[in-house]
Amino acid sequence: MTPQTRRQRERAEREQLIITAARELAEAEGWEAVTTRRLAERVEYSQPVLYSHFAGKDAIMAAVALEGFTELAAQMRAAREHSADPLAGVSAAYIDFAEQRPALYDAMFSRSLTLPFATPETPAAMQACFEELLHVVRPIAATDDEGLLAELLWSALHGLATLTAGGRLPRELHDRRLALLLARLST
Amino acid sequence: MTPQTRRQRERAEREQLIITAARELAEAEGWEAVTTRRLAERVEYSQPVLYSHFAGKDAIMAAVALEGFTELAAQMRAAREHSADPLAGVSAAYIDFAEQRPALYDAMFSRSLTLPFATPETPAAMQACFEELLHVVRPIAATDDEGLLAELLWSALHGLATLTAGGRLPRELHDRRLALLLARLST
DNA sequence: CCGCGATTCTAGCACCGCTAGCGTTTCTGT
DNA sequence: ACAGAAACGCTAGCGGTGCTAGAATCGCGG
Repeated sequence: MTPQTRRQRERAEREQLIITAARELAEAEGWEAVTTRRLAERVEYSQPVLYSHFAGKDAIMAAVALEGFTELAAQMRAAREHSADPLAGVSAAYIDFAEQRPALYDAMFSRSLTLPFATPETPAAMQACFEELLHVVRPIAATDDEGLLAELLWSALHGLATLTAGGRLPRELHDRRLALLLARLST
Repeated sequence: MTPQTRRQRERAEREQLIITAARELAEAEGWEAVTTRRLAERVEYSQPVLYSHFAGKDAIMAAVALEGFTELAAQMRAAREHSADPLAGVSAAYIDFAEQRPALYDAMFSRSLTLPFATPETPAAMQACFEELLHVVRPIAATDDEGLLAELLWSALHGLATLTAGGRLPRELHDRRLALLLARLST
């Protein structure tokens, strides 16, 4: 173990420390409370070290968002494999994720529009999320394009999640809305 | 015409001037470019004048958003009255609005979460938007709850609009996605 | 053990939303 | 017509933001 490899490892650990701290801070107090100063204080380094790991605050949020996609993909996959009705299970898993980790969901879809979507260099975790939707939509696609239907389901789920999170839709009827969506979508 | 009424009128005009300037600036360069300094410079007053009209920047954005709801309601209503297929017409009008005025749509639904939704004191323009959805969804409601179905349509449209605006969905297939949504929803 | 390169910190830039306090202008009552 | 009062808009400044230049420190290789 040469000193260089040790330093590289420590660097990677510190980078993960920054990501985790940003995420915890955002989940606890929202993204507007995540400032570079508070973040630096939390990881017990000075501000400029953040910039030796990330190009800026946006890049930190993108890194947090990427973690979010990994977890979302895992939860969707688990739901698909353990549900009698995979479509309903995966949809509910998506909604639950958005509801239980609003700041994380926010980073993934509202903040930091720098992550590339629907291109070859789209990170694997993001592709995995979409593949779960594709899987689950296949049985109801009939003659329609699967990809299009998956995008549609995604849009509807995203709309439900964001409008509810923003207080635009009363939370009480959340389950009934989701049930109605699935009923209509699977004609 | 007493001096007071003249001053009141001038005040109202200046308030509208601020709202319009904020809107134009946001539509031209995005909300992150709308700072109180730039806004003050644009209306040719000093910063503190803004605060004699609005409680803060959020309140200015809320005022812009309210204008947006008025226009959206008008466009949806026009589409409903002049379309052979009101459901498709209103949906397309909604999507077009979001696409052609992204900053305005942003203010209405993503920024400024201070506007009250789904409560008695919800501004008339916002209620009018929802009523248009209600109207148009009625023929396809069957035994389902109309309100719920309207909320669902709204969610799907909102999801499509925001994911497309954020570069998450390729714009080319926009029309086909919308057509698929309406086909599935109206069974 | 020393010198050099990598690394980290201090200090500061330009900007943000917002506000205290003063000077000016405008209205009001005599 | 004029003095006092009140409304008004300005300058200047506060504490905060993301980000960076340059100094200082640390740790490695010879």
